Amino acid sequence: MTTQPDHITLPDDDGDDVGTYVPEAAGPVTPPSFSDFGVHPLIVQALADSGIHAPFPIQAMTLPVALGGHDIIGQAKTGTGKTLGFGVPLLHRIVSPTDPGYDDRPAPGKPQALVVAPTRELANQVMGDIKTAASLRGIRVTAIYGGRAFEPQLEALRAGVEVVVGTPGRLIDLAGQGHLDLSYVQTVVLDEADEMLDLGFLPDVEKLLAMTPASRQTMLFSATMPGAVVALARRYMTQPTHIRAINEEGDSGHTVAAIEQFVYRAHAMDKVEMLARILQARERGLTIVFSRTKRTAAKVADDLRERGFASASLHGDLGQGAREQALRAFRAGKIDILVATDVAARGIDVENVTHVVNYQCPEDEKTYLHRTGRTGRAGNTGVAVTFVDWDDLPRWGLINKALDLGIPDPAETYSSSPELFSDLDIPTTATGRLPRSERTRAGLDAEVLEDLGETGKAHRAPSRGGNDRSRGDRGGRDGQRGGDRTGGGQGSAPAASGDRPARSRNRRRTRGGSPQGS
DNA sequence: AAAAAAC
Repeated sequence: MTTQPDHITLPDDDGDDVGTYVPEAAGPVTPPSFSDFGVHPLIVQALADSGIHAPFPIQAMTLPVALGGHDIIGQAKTGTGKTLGFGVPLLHRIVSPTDPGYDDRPAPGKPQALVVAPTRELANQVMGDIKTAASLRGIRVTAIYGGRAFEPQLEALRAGVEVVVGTPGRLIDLAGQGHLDLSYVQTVVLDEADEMLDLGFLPDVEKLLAMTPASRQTMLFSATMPGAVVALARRYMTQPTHIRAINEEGDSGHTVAAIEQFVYRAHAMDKVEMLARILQARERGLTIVFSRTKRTAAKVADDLRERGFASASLHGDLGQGAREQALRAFRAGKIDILVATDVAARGIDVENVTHVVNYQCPEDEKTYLHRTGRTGRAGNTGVAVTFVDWDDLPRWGLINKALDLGIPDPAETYSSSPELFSDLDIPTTATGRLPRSERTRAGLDAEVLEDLGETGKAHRAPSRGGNDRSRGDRGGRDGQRGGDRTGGGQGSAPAASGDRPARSRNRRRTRGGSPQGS
């Protein structure tokens, strides 16, 4: 495997970042297995049983620090294994009481690790991932979140659990009622930490943290970690080590290179038709369509069903049962289109999501990264298409600038002046029709790109830095489980994308050569 | 301004 961490930022005695640690200069940082970090054999075995053999960069970088009991602010791009980055250490610390940092209070059945997530579905997913790694050691993992009956959750707590994963409201509720004892918690994780420390969540998160021992280990993880959040986070942490798993040089550090990104200038009334055409892509697997409002999500799902697509919506106006049913059907491939609000923007990991469509432009660059990051995970490639309508122009301008996508100002791309498109590798003509030789790209069928008229100009973000070596030959859930994709796309691994003809792109990777999949 | 998150 060619993936390797590029640098780790180490703290000085005050916990401040002091510089960059370059792995090549100090020997290998990515050993061949979890065992090399001293991870408990039964955890290693459970991981191996699910096809996970070698740690991803964020995991390799995090493990030694986390097992030492230190606080961590961990940042790695979408789909690169953050969940096990905290899941493995928190489990190891539960089963290995002699490790440094363990406070040696035997409290079987009392929660010793608490993971907090911003949505119920994510809490559920993370619970499952940790449970898999914990299975052979009999560590009990449970999810605590709202929208569901109290009784089963209370029953699980009564029976005894060592790891609790949940959303803030229900956790506080049950803790306040004395059903959830957080006084033995030794590890607290804020997943999607920048979101959890945002205004809407911060008061609840503070309450939860206050219920845990001050001596706890605190770990924050997210793909996006603004400096202001890091500064704020230090108030709740003890000399945190800031760990960033960044792609190799040449990468702008923002978007995932494996996600091919397109932007369409779209008139609101044309969006459904444009979407329908994109959904006819020949090599499309599962697709998530994002909207900014619950109403639009429901409406678009309806429109698509009317047109014969197997779609369902996922948003906060649905009952929890319906939400989970929609996600379950999507995971199982019973429907291949999920139309969601930003409830599904963060963390949700579904195999074989080949396309993400921003039916409504995301609010900011963080949301753009998280939404588009539902595809292109774990070494696979993906396609992200964003519709930008008149109202979105300023919004998109900010995203484009913040992420350095290199896409011309949307106000300019709206112009039909051909010079403005000369640098783009998708040629546009007066009619917006593409020449025959250029019709298939981004996994979109030729028909999809035809006849889109003024709104049909696709503007592809140039690849950053032309270095794709960091795309690991791995696949599967949380980036590491083996398994096949459906829907073809057996192509060769993309080479440096900056100098490749466009038509050779967009092939999903083959699955061979995985260091973890055999 | 929207969405999320407890009852």
